[in-house]
Amino acid sequence: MTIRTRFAPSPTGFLHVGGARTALFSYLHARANDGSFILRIEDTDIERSTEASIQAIMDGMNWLGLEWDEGPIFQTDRFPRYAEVIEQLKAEGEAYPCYCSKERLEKLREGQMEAGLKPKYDGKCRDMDPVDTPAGITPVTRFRNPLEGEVEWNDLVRGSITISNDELDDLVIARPDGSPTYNFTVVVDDMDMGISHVIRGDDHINNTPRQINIYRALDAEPPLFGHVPMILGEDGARLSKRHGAVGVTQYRDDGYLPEALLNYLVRLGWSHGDEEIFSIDDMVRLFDIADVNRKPSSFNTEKLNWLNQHWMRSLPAEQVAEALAWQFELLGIDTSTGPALADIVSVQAERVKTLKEMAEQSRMFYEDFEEFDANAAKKNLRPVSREPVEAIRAALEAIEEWTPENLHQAIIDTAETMGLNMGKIAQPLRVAVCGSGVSPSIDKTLWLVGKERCLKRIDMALEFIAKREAAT
RNA sequence: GCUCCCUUCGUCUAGUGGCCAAGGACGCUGCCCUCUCAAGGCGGAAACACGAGUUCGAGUCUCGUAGGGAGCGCCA
Repeated sequence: MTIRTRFAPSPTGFLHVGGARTALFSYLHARANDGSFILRIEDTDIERSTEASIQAIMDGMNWLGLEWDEGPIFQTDRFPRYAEVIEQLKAEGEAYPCYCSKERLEKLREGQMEAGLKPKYDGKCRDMDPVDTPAGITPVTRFRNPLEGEVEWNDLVRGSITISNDELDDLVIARPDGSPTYNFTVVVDDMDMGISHVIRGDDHINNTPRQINIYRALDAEPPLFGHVPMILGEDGARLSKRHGAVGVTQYRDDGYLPEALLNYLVRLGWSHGDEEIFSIDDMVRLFDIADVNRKPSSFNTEKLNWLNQHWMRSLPAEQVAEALAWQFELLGIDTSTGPALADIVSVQAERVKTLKEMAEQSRMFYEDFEEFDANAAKKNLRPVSREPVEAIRAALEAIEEWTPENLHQAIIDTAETMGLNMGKIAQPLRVAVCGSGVSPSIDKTLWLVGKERCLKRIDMALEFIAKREAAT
């Protein structure tokens, strides 16, 4: 059997993490089984669908590297096909025109709710004699759902699910203008596209039996269904625009690597023993839809942060540097005159959680500063530090080969000569060169800042100390 | 209201009747290391929603209760 899966978003917003994970699972199931992954845009709701959303969704998938083999296929291009199938269903008596007004339906629903019943269409037009056809009303088309029996399927993630046909009613498959509705178009599309496995959010569980009945009416074999649970916000509440439902590209802008987000997302609801770290290749090799959980899970930024750091440290520095360049750009920092970005990555990756943070904390490698951080200066640029700083300045100036090794040696030697421990030299030096008390190891920092800038900043620090001495 | 689905540490999870006085990971936390911040090493606290039943034995099977979620559209 050829495995074919699809991701079928409706273009009414960006690609958020829930959708991204559904797409990922669908993608992995295809890749893990040598199948194809198809992107279909469900844009039959012309009112709400936008071009910008289509672009945003594809941007998100591209950033994550979720490549589709076919598509994007637009439902709006397939209206003639839907019309054809609707005609077929009508001709076979599997669908019928319904003239009921929305008002009548609304009343019906209210009455049923009040009586404690599940609201359902009552089938008024189901067996109407054509001679009774009311004039002047353009009807909708309803699917003739079986009255008896039940629908059962073996869900790929939930196991057997059974729903009785008397829970279902005759759903509308075409509006008065002939435009098709969701539960109908998915079936026609999945059938025509030869989709073998439908992997989607569990909010579709209740739609599945209706769709299976349509497949049967069409004499088509239904695909296999796998309903994956939803992702909740940090607080356990449903993701909504107010609760962290942001587009995945927001994570890119916030300094996350796609490898990290993907790794995080795949572990939300899926596991492989005790393993936590998965590259996309690992996922393709190990993923099995049967190992997906049934329970909804909450998004946890702390763990994403940890994974992001892991991937910043593990991926080739050159690769991470490309993503870092974007962050410097966002901050308006010109990196052309400073150290190579890959070197920044190798010294900073283990001390930050995101690339954004990395760029922010690396500003001093590229730009001079006007003043020292007040607290750091107060503590470290004191009169007592003047001599050590002067000494280290001289030692640094004498260095010809500006390498971390030589710098390290110079600091050790200076400390020893002055009978001080390393911290007494390194910390004032750090504040002098960085402007603040936090940086990578002092030798690497000096190395990256460069000799000229280091000496200039040390002079600035000595001036600062001198002023302080004069003031007392 | 009705139907369907879900329920192991704060969070993500392992667990498919005995290997579980429940393991891993993030986070939190103690100690060590240390030029700052980190990273790292070694420890620690922390969970089977509840109640019945089946069984020699239940986190694992069944039923019920509670709690949560979804659906019940001429939205997708």
